[in-house]
Amino acid sequence: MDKWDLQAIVGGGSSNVDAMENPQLSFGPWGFQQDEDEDHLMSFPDIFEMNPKVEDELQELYKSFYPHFNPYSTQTIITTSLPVPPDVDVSAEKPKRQQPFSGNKDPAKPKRLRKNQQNRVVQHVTEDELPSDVWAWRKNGQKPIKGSPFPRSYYRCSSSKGCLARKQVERSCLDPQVFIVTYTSAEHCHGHPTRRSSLAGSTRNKSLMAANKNEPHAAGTAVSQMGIKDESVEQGRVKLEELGMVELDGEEGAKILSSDVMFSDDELVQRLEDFDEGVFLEQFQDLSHEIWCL
DNA sequence: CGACTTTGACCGGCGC
DNA sequence: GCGCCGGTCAAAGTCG
Repeated sequence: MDKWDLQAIVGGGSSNVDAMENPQLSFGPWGFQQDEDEDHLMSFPDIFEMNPKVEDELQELYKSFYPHFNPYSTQTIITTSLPVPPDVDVSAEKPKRQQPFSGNKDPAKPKRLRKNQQNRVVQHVTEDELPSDVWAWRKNGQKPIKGSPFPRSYYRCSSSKGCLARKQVERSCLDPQVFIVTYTSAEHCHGHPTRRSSLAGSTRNKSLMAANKNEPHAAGTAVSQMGIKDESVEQGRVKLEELGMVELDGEEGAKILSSDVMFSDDELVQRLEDFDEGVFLEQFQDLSHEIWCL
């Protein structure tokens, strides 16, 4: 089994061949985004929800292929919206707030910052990148901001009850296409959300959820659409059974033990036969190199 | 029914 | 001290 097979097993997928002809696809350990209008994402969190007990084994498998793989890393394939991105402006403060407050007569003394302003990370993202934040956020407020035609939204992390991580999102008044995302207060005290329900909310991608609903076989069919060889599929089937993710049914059949991913092995074989592996590799060679090297 | 968004009230920092 | 402003809270409504 190689990394492609592993990706086919744990990764999500598109549900139609058209997606394979779209070089704008992105996919990898964290998921697979089909396209703008009908994106479908399968990720480690999704897999974990299907069958939590495979989490450790799958992580180990991934680590064997990708030494730098970290399932709880803020880096994802899909998103460029990172809680703590490397090129952040950590000194972002409004000029007004940077002035020493009136009570402080000694300029040598550092200004006392507002609550939760000691640790701020500011990031500018586009609208497309906005919903791809890997953390689960719950909106808990919105306020009109003086001087800006756009309100500021306040979110808190909903992945864990005790997590104090917060973020603010506001549209840039200079460029309405750009959103200013400010992460404040605290680091997340947990890994990435592992329940799909907790991925809902402020970052809920309704089209994604709709896609899941409309394409319950998407993840399964991905196995056949990602260009893996028959023997690799068989190895993957065996591995999936070992991990408790599928139930092999006789010599030919297999079903994924998941509430929303069910497909027959016959379908898998048929799709494998229909799939032109050469086209896939030709189209995604460069992209896949970039992804796998993350 | 649980998890989410909305929205107005409340609180505290800051400028005048 | 007062009022403005930004940030947070929580009740009510919405959604799946």
